[in-house]
Parts: sequence; structure tokens; C-alpha cells
Amino acid sequence: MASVAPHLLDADQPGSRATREAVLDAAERLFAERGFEATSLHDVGTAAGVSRGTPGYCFGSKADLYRAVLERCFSDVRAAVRSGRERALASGESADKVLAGIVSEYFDFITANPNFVRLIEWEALTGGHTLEAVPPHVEAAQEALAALSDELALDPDHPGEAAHLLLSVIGLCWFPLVHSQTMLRALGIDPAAPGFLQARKRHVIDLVLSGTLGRPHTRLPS
Amino acid sequence: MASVAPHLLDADQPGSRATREAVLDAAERLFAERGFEATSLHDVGTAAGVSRGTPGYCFGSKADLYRAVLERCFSDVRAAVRSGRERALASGESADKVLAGIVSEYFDFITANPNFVRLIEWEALTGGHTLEAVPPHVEAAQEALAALSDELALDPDHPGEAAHLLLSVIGLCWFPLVHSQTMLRALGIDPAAPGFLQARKRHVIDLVLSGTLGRPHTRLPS
DNA sequence: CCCAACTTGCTATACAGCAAGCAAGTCCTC
DNA sequence: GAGGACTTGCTTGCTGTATAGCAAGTTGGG
Repeated sequence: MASVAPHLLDADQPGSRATREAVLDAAERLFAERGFEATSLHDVGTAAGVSRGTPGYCFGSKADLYRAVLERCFSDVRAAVRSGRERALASGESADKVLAGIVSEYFDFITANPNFVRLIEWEALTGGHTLEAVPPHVEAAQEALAALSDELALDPDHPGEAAHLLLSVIGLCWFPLVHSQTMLRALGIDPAAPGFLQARKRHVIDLVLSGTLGRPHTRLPS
Repeated sequence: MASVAPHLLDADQPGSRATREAVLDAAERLFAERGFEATSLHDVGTAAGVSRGTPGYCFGSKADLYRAVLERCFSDVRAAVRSGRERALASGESADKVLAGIVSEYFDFITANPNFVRLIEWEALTGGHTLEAVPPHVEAAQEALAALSDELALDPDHPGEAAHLLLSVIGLCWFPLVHSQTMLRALGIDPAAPGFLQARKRHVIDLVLSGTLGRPHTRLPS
């Protein structure tokens, strides 16, 4: 994950910029892999090539380091969402092309940034209390929602429609990444097989396009 | 979650049946809530109304207790999948009605069994190594896959189609449950609001039906 | 020589697992 | 049928290990 978030690195925080960055990188990787509880500051220090005390020295406490990781991460995500929206606005394509492009780009983004997905999954399971204290994540979500609503000119009488669609796109893209070791294995799918990711992307795009632009209204079963 | 899995409770395992059941119930709840690492045998004992040593006495080790929880859980799930499949087979409805019924039932099932969802999510994040040792989970997945393939008479030339569809159904249903404290909050959705779950179910059914029965073939964007 | 950037020593806490203890039966023998 | 031997079901004490955080120490550049 690239790095945009100057306030976390310079300012008059303790430690040098290079060390703080190395610690953040190591912490992001380890927190994403093992979660907050199972990651020790000792391990973070070792992975960053510094002593076990340095992460605490640079970031105050383990919880503060974790929050800093989330902040940097969502600062990047927010920037990605914004730039994606601007590109979509400028493209002048038809609604279905734009939607397919959004899904495709999002799919590629999370495939390339597994740390991001895993960090949020850990947050989801542990209550999301740290994420709550990181404003950019709400801004990113709201902007994604607005982009979807605008671009597709969704019916303003149903404000929940865009939200459901966004939830669906995210869920469809995330699921195979998150559950590669559980569901996919149980189903006999190898997520590393050549073509799997592309087939998945295609499936998601087809599903979302047909569901959104067709708009059938099926009755619930009794 | 109901209880089918006699071998875990009687046999010549240590402890009385009632105590083992109480410990399993408490452990399922706590492991689902906090995960394996963050749950202590002390807490399990207290929650079960026994001493801190009893969980270890009855199940051997913390890891063994955890495995027993997963086994009981998937024994139940496997039974639910089987009975659902039999009901679908016997219904004689059209493919779209059957699919809508499957999705609706599955949605209701996971809404009523959050422990199941959370236990698997924890497994997914921690590598799924314990789940790997619990055969019923593969059997349940395979049977669900076979049911979907049969019922919808999916093209046997594309064996991955049923798997992608199953992944999509599961992902669409799970996502709002798992991310009620992260995404939903960021999007300003209250998952406890009256009607949210029904609206979600409707959205998922519409999406899956239109995507499956229409079968458009949209090109990927360049 | 001094200050920032680290490192190392220390303490308190938490937890899993083992082993010993204990109380309430159950069986076995006379 | 009584009394001791033994089992079952559970509890409590103990030990080793891991970790967060603080405080004192160290080193290198300006």
C-alpha cells in the first residue's frame, strides 16, 4: 500500500521518519496477518529491523501504533476512491460501462491490497472500535456511495438502493479473498489457479450489471 | 444452535454430559465473540458455571475444546443443508422459485445463527487450520454445491458456475452481518433498523435471480 | 557536551497446562 | 449390610512463558 499521510511521519513525533515508516510497514503487515492481539511489539520491532522497544518509543502504545496503521491505510483508500470517482466522472461512458469499470477497478484494488481487506475484517470481528476513531474510513465510504448514486443516476426515491448495491459489490469482491482458506478449499477451488481471479471478476460484473440495469421485481417466496 | 453430535457428549469422555454441554455452549459463544486467542479457559468455565479447570478437564486442551465446538457446529450445519436440499427436491417448483427459496432460507439461517458465521470468519482470518480437521464442513459445502447445480440444472460444461454462484450467495448474505460495525456504520446504515434485513434479503434475491436466469454476457472493460 | 534516537533491564499481569486435592458416590468383600 | 477400596467429577495450587509499558542506560551527530 502506497503512503500518503504526512502527519503520521513528520511533525514532532518521536523517532526518525525512516524508522517510523519501517515500523508502520511492519506493523501493517503483522496486524493484517495475525490481528491486534496476536501481534507483539517485539515482533513488530524485529520485522522492522529495530529493537523491541522502538515501536513503543515511536508510537506511544500498541493501540496507538495500530490506530496509526489504520489511519495511513484509510488515507490511501480515500485517495484511491476520490481519484477513481474523478476518472469515472470524466470518462463520459454509459452507465453500464461505468459500473463495470468501477467493479473491475475495485476488484483489482483489493486483490492488490490484501492488508487493507484483512485489517477491516479483523476490525469487523473485534467490534470496529478502533476504526470508529479513524474518520477517513467514513469519508471514503460516503464518497463511494455518492459516486455510485451519481454515476448510475439511481432513483432518489430509494436512497437505500445505492447502499445495497455497494454492499453487494464489496461483499462479492471480498468473499473469495477472505475465505480462500475456508470456503474455497471446502468447495475444491484453488484461488491461486490461473484464471480464477479473472473468472470471479467476470462473474461479479455480470451479476451486478444484470441485477442493476435490468431491475426485475421478483416476489419473495412465502 | 441446536445440538446434534452425540459422540461429543457421551462416550467415555471425562465429565458429565450436562457439564460438557454447558462448557461447549459457553465456549461456542465466547469463541464466536472474541476468537480463540482472546478467550481464556477461565472465562469459559465461569460462563458455563463451573470452575476454571473444568473446560480443560472435560476436553483436554483449549485447542481440543475449540475443535469440539467447530465439530458440533458443522454437524448442525450439515444437517440443515441436507434437510434444505431434500425439501427443495420435493417441492417440484420452478428453478427461479427454488433458487429464491434457497437464498431466503439461507439468509434466515445465518441471521439466526451468528455464532456460526463468526466462528468461520475467525477461522478464515487465522488460516482455517482447525476447520481443516473438521470433515463435516467440506461435506456441507459439497452438498450445497451439488444441490445448487442439480436444482438449477446448470450447464455441466461450466462446472465453476455453480461454485461462483454459491460464493456469491454466501458473500451477499454474510457481508452485512459481518460488517455491521464497520461498513454499515460507515455507510450510515443501522442493521437493527426495522426492515433492513428484509430489504437486504429482497435485494440479494433480486440480484441472484436476475444474474442467474438472465445470463447476460457482458464484456470486460478494457 | 548535549540532545535526539534508540536499546536494554525490570516489573506486573495473564494464561495454559499439569498435578495434587477433595467430596460424593459405587462396588466388592466379608 | 457394613465398611473399606476405588472411581468419577470437579477444584485449586503451582510453574513456566509471553507480553506491555516504563525507566534507566547508551550512542552518535551537531
